[in-house]
Amino acid sequence: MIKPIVRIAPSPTGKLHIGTARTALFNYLFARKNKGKYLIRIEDTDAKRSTKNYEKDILNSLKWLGLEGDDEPTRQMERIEIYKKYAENLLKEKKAYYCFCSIEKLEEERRKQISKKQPPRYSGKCRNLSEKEIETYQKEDREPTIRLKIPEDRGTIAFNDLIRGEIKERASLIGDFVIIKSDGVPIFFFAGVIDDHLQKISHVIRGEDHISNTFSQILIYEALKWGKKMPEFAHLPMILNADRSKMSKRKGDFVSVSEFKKEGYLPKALVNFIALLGWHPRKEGKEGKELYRSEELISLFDIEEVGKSPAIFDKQKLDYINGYYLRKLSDDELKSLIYPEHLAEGWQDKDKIIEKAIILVKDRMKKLSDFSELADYFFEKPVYDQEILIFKKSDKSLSQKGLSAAILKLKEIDKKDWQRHEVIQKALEEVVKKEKLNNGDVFWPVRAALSGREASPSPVELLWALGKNESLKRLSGALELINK
RNA sequence: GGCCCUAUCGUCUAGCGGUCUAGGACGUCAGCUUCUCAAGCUGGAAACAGGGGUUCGAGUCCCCUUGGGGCUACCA
Repeated sequence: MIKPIVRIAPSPTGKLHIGTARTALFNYLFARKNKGKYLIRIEDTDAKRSTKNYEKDILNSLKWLGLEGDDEPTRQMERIEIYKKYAENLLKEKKAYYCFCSIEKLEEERRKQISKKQPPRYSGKCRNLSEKEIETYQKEDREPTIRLKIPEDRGTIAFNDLIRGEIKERASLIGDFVIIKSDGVPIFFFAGVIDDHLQKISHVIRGEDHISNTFSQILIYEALKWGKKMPEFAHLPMILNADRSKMSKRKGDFVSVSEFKKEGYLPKALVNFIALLGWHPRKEGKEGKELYRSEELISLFDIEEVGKSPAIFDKQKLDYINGYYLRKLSDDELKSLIYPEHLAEGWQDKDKIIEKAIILVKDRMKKLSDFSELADYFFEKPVYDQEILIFKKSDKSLSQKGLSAAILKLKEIDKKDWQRHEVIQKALEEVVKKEKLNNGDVFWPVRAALSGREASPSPVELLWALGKNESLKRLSGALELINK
């Protein structure tokens, strides 16, 4: 394959959507795999909804995911004159025409067609306006749109989709469509054709929602006499919500990359996960976890292996992958990601408590934001009921006995030895033996006293993390509570 | 409604006519470990939407039905 040039063309009318991120990733993977080029183009021709903030979010998010473009991003609004020039040429060649129909009129026309069960399509009313009519309309200050004239004898439009094979549609189903809006701004797929051609884009890899636009775009290529030099097309399956609807923000689900970032997902986890939505490496062995780093993704990727049917976004699998990469992080790396964004207000990193907390909580985290919930008792004294101190498989008196004996024993341990797990472990074991108790009668109440929870790391680990003073303070508090 | 795309476990998918008593991953269940939870390890349950063809032979090819998705704007 000659070196391909691909592009991701987000429109800044919202934050970077996870679906757009996936399209970007596939473009990126395709370019890297084939030693080609990957570009970013901001399609900001929707003047009403586009904002600079969204553009910033999109660019930052792409960067965060490691999907920066090989050149500086281009913006369509900065290239308006170029598109206009091409539209004017089309006008001159009578392949396009001014349309003075008002939005209201068009709306009415459409309603009528629908009520008659006809496909809504532009009637072609302004198709054969005389010079004179055009002049009078212009004098009335009516701003026209420019529409492309669909050749009547075009027959069936077909193209070969890299993922789906041949796709076709009858040209007669398409009405003369607007290429330049009345404010002089091109419609995105007109600008897109020109940009793709000028940037020598070789492969257009985009979402399935653009399949029907492709037919219109082919008509534009042909009108511009670029019909022989069209790029290859590949349409990716959609990403769906759990209820099979198009993935969008609702029910508190988040869909933008920056929200996933905020929630504490790692870029490599997100990339790993979205790569597997609609694609799976064929060559990879039958066994093994589906954990791929970016480099593996590049070497494995093949556009023809992309699936055709929509994929549901399964957050549980994302959580699994994220947890895996979180565990692979070094303690220092994890700390720099958690501190200070994911600490609750007022929490301080005193006595290196956060470092110890991280070590103990690491295996239990799915995402960075889990930390505050999992580790709160390291930073503040837990509040709990007496009940929690009693070992379920035993009773209150034995738990009391175990707890008080443990306190006495632990007091004897030297502060220096407190850092050694095996010393603390042995001490607790000795208590069990000496008092003729079960492990649970000692370990459970000590652990519960320190964490205030039914589920937590082991008592030995908690003792170590909290230190002698704080541990003993919590333990004697617990003893008071259980003696009540 | 019209047009286009699509259909294997709950989910993501492997399968590109015989090797499929359908494989993997997440989830789920059970067990191991164990004071609890998590992690880890071991094992189990779980799917070819339905109906017609083609063929010696169909999850794999064709058609229909049904389901799902997309598009149907002076949004992208």
